[in-house]
Amino acid sequence: MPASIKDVAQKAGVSTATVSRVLNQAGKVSAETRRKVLGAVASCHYVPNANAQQLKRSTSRNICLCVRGITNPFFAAFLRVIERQISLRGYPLLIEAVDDSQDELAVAQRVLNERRLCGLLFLGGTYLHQAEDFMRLGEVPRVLMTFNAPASVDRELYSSVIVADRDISRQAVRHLADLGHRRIAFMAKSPFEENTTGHLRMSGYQDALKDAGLPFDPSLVFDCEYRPDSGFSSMKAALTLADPVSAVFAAADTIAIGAAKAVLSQGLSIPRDVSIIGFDGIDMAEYYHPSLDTVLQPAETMAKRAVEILFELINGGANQHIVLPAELARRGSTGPALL
Amino acid sequence: MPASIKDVAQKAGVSTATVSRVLNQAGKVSAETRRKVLGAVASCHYVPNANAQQLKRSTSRNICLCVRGITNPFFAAFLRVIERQISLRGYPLLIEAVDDSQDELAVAQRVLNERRLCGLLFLGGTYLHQAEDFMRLGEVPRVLMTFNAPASVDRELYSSVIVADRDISRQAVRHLADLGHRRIAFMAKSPFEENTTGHLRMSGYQDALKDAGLPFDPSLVFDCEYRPDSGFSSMKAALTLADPVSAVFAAADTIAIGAAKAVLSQGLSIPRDVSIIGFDGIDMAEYYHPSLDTVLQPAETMAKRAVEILFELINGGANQHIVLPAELARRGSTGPALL
DNA sequence: TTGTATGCGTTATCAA
DNA sequence: TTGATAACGCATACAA
Repeated sequence: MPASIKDVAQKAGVSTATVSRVLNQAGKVSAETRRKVLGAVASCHYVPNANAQQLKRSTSRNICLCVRGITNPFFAAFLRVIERQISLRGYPLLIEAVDDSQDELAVAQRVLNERRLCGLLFLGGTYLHQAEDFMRLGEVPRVLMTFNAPASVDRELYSSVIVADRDISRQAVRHLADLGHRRIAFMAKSPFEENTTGHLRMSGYQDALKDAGLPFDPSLVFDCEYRPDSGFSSMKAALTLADPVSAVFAAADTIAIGAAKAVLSQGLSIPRDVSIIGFDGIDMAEYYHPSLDTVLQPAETMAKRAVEILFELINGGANQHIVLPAELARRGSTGPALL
Repeated sequence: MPASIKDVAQKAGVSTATVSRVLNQAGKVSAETRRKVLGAVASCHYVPNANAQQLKRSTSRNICLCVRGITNPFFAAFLRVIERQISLRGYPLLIEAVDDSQDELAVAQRVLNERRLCGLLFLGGTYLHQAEDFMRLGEVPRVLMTFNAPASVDRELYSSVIVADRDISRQAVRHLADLGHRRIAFMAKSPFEENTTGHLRMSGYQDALKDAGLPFDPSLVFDCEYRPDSGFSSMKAALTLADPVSAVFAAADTIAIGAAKAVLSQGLSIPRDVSIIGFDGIDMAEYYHPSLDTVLQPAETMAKRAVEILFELINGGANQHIVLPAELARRGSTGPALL
């Protein structure tokens, strides 16, 4: 049984109110009393019971990060930066993993009611939330990262930090088309489900095909998990088509790496036989051999910006919607199509 | 302001005690009353305030996972399995990232006092904790994964799930020596700091050198972070030594991948010019080209076993220390030394 | 400057 | 079967 404020008060020979005052640096306390209290705190190894504090306080300091796909390596950098930025500000961080079968806003609402949160961060999610879903969260500040809400939802209901997924995907695929590729595969998670990131990036892919006067062939679209094995098997299928592909745009580096392995293990060469572009910019894409071209998302900046916005909101600021620039990093995994 | 139990009681026309009884299925409640209460709960979107519950309850259901190195890709599988196994049992999981500068047991103790925990899991950590550090955690069940405590610490003070780091490292390096390699680099985090995993694996490396009659050359030991860039620069250095290495044993696949990239980007070949063995068994090692030999840790099994042990402990079981078999996965990144 | 007393939302004990 | 009420540990308004 850990020590309570009463134990400290007794040991210091003061009242619990005084102990509380010392610890919260509220009100005037004599130097002598402070010394006694701090001594007692130390000797008891006293740590305030957060449950009691938050029950009592009107304002909690809990921040919850809801992550859809916590094992996605791309999110590792976010996790690191967010954890650091939050704890730098002296707030505790609660990390909640959101399952494929769950709704991130529903998860958030449960956590919100369970522990009075002062802020919510979302990392990864779906675009299918309606205004009332957000309103149910009340006034608690919230920032969405790597996704946002449909245009129909009032922008005052949330903040967001994203990249222009559709536009940058279009640029990436245009690059492949410019190199002469005509059979370009697209790999993403749930590309045919509206309101997903995968669908958004496929729209960019379709835009670029249209720009280049290429037909959209649904059999070149592969529904993948964000894992190498999934990219691997999709690529194997893409290579054995009657009219095989000469290039791939993968909506995640994890998928791109699996696809690259499929190419290389068939004895084919990158980029001579197949060109590959990934998405995200995880370490492993750069250290792959050959290094993989990718759509570089500024993960650190996104995470940092999101936390900044969250604290501005906590301090009464207004909602913001940031679109950060993503960049097509050329590293040598794309080349001209063979004639 | 979310609804409280009082609001529910009022709406249902009963007392708060009755509401509590219905929700906790404790004591007898008439079907009619139950119906009314549940209706009121639903219409208020009532969720019990966890702070109040845990303040009042003698026994909390909170489990905390303390992770040293949360961005380590090897831990992703652990995170996924643990999250799932815990929530399957209806317990909430608190994830706490432990910084390089922090002590995991100190972090655990703070969290323990803040929120009454019923169990602690540790993923990644240092071997330098003393008995009193564990005793300070009181009776709360705890399970260490991928590390444990020095032999001097009473085994009744904790449970652990590990692989035989030293022994399997010895086998890996023996494999390289058997292939005729005489200049074998070793890369790990903090290899020269006692009580670290890196040091333990270096001991296995040294054992194997001794077995093979090879000298231990400290200039072949590289202190790395668990990141590809770190393996990359270490390997560059290793290749430019007066008497360069022909093989590497890296204590993490992330390091091995960086090392492999350094080899390949110099125009050298794996395994013809340099042999590489990694450690962990992350996806990316398998999907690298060439696929990298590695010491395969059974991450899913380790995580599952750890959670099982934790719940056995919660239900009054005794501490256990599991050493699971690790396996040297041969995939083609090692070959005979050139003459 | 310090202490007393109250209540946060919940569970559990005791009466009714 | 139900309701009134006392605690859990803490912060704070108010009194001293």
